[in-house]
Amino acid sequence: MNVFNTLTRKQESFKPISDDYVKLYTCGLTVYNYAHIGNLRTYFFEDILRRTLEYFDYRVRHVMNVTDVGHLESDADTGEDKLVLGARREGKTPEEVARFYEKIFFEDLVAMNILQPHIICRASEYINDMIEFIKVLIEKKYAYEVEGNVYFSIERFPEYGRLSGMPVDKLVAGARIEIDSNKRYPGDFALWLSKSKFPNQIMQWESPWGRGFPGWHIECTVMSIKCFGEHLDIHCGGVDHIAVHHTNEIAQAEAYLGHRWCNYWMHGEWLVVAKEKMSKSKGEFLDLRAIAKNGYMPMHLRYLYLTAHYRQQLEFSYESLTAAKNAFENLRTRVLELKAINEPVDSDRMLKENIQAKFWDAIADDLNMPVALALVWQILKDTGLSSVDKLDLLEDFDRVFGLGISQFSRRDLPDDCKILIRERENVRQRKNWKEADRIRQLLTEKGVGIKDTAHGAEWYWLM
RNA sequence: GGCGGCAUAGCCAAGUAGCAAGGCGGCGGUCUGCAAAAUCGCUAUUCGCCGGUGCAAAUCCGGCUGCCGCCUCCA
Repeated sequence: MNVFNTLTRKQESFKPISDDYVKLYTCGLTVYNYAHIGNLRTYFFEDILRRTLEYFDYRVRHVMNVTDVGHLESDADTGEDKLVLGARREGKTPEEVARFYEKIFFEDLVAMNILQPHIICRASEYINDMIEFIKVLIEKKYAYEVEGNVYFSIERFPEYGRLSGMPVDKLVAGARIEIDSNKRYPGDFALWLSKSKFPNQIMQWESPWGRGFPGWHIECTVMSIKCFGEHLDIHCGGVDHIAVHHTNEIAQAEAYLGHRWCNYWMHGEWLVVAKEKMSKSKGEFLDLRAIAKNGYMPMHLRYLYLTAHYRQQLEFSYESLTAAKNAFENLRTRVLELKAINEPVDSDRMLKENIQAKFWDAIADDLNMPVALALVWQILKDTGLSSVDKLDLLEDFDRVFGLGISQFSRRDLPDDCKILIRERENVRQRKNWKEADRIRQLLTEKGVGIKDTAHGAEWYWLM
């Protein structure tokens, strides 16, 4: 399979380091609030990646971090700690806040049918490893201490900026952030902070440089190396991580290890609302609870995400979500029909293999889900395939889509509805249309739709 | 200032050199007591604009316009 590697800006054939399993590390959430649907799009992309790898018989070990130590609002030691902010807002300790949102986060992933990582690393549980890591960087002269703060020296790492493609000397120092006078070079970034401008920081740990807290890029690097060793196959995150977070991670890790670290870097594009990236601070806070209130299921969102390529911005609106919802519900209906048929009809063997091959090509082409999804509708429309073969293909594809096609099932009709339908049949026989319409209305209110056919009334769930 | 992305029908969105996928919506037919559902058909002679290179361009090159992102925390 081919994947687009941010490092080379090209599609490359994927080759894992080891035959045993693929080492996949994905950046998780900072658990100070609910995950919004933009966050979820990235986790969806990583899920599609993992499912595709597994579909092609790779064994995958998936590690995700949870950031539960305070990230300040900026890398310049300005702004307030998000977790502390959340805690104050809710009258809880930072730890309570972190645990609460972490729990909801993983519940949201389940609702979206996103596979759980095999290993979940909490940053707060790796503080000692981070300290040891920083010590090595200081020994190797890649880092220096000033007044209790430790910084990484990007001048010592000539390849700095390889991922982002941004020339170091062209970065506008202090363009948007205040210059930290402790830094030798404005582009240096913090590994450990003891002398923060926020002395009341609640979450603090002892370190050789003073009581404080780790910098903002060290956690993923340390936990990844801790979990996977000196090499990593794939590291994922949102596009926002390219320029700073992942760039800094590469610098730290390769300085520490003394060699290349991760082979493939993959990044998911934004979900945009009204031509703007999703943000936790602007407009309506769109998360799973908000869309549920408006009548949409997590699977409707998953379907929407499937309709666009992961490296393309996706335009979110309730109009586009409604389109996805309708398409998903139509798909469910069609699959239910297929499941009900079960007639042995001749099937076009070649046709089936042909469609199967197209699916392989699509997902192997840098996870082209829109093309793969179009095949679903082609299958449903096709007249040369038996229902058995159609279901067979759809369920096979769903190992990657994760729409739950094999679980689609028809809920039974409650007895009172059965009686109503029988009654309606009776009054219809007598052409009492008024009464028949009244009963149909009753059934509608119970969520049951009716279609009158030549061989009697059929019912279906209205949703 | 530096780096990068995007512009395809009413909406979402594939395609990146050889007659413009798919979904949603809309319109029309069939069916129906009426409906609904289902089903069939239709729904971009054209891909922001202007040039260029090709037998051939939405796809490559140049220019222009518009929108967006990153260089602070962020998926």
